Amino acid sequence: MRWEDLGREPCSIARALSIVGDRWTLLVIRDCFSGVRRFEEFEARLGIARHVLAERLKKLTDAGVLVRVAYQERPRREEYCLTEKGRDLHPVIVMLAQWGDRYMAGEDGPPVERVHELCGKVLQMQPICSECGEPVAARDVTMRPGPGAEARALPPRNV
Amino acid sequence: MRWEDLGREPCSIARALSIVGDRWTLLVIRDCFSGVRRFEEFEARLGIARHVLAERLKKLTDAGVLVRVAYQERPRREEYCLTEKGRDLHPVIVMLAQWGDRYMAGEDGPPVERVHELCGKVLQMQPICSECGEPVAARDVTMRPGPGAEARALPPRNV
DNA sequence: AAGATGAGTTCCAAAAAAGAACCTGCCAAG
DNA sequence: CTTGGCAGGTTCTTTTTTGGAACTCATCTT
Repeated sequence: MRWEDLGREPCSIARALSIVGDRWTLLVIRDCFSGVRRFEEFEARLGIARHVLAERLKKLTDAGVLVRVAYQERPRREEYCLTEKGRDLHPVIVMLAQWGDRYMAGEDGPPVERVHELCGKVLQMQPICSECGEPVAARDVTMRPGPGAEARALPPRNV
Repeated sequence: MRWEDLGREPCSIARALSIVGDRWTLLVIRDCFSGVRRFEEFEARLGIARHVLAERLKKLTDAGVLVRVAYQERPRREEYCLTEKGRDLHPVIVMLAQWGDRYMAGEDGPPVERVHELCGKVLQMQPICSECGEPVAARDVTMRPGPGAEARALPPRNV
């Protein structure tokens, strides 16, 4: 399969990854959540080749994850800000960070702590079911065709 | 920066992405959560080139995300199963799926529904703070150097 | 007039992916 | 004892994508 076809798969994960699933995009979004907005700063923090960065920012802007906002005229300069669609990736980023904290940190612990300002504690984000309020374990989740399932889509199998 | 250097960055997100952050890996893991275990079935469901699949399965096995488990001797055949480390990626996958459900589904709705068997309802996974029990919004999360921060690491900035 | 700045483009070499063909160890049928 | 099949790879060639560096362009600053 070609990468471009991924967005047409009958799977929300594949469709999501068709936007954020390549080598650099989630790192760009991570930096957005850290307040990075400008081309040069993305470049400096990521160490990414400039034309790859330009292409990723364009793709994210076209996808509605980022918007370009002018911060000066003459010469016109624009910065890249997360939209609501982009901010909704926050749980994905934090879950990934927590996985990295658990499995990829050195002996001293994770290099960065996230603080939940509402309670002032170090954040441990927990996935709970909004219906029953219980923590969600992988073995309790099964899948079935949803309303947008096409006839040609194979029924997904469970774990 | 080279991709291989990513795992040494002082950032859990970068380190996590050094394992799962390329074009195919999260799709392989998605299929693991759907019960796929064998080379040929990954190939059939993903439409991935065989040598790319072989390389990804090896990388995930080396990283401890998958284990090879023999299911027959003579000829020896092995299948790939998620370890605990791999199963702990479940929240990442589901959060990504929900984002895709919200933003990438067609008019009819998402192609797949996940059901929480504990309560029998369609799963809406919600990220809550395990300290205070409140839903976590991006704007309430700030960052600061953690115990494993190295001197050379720049202090991360907040949103 | 001579830099400096921010945000890109362009060019080339090197690395990674797509697609197809080939290999291996074993079993089963003719 | 040869033929075919199967699971699970590996090899080969062509196309895409990166990495890295240099160049452009419109505007400030000195």
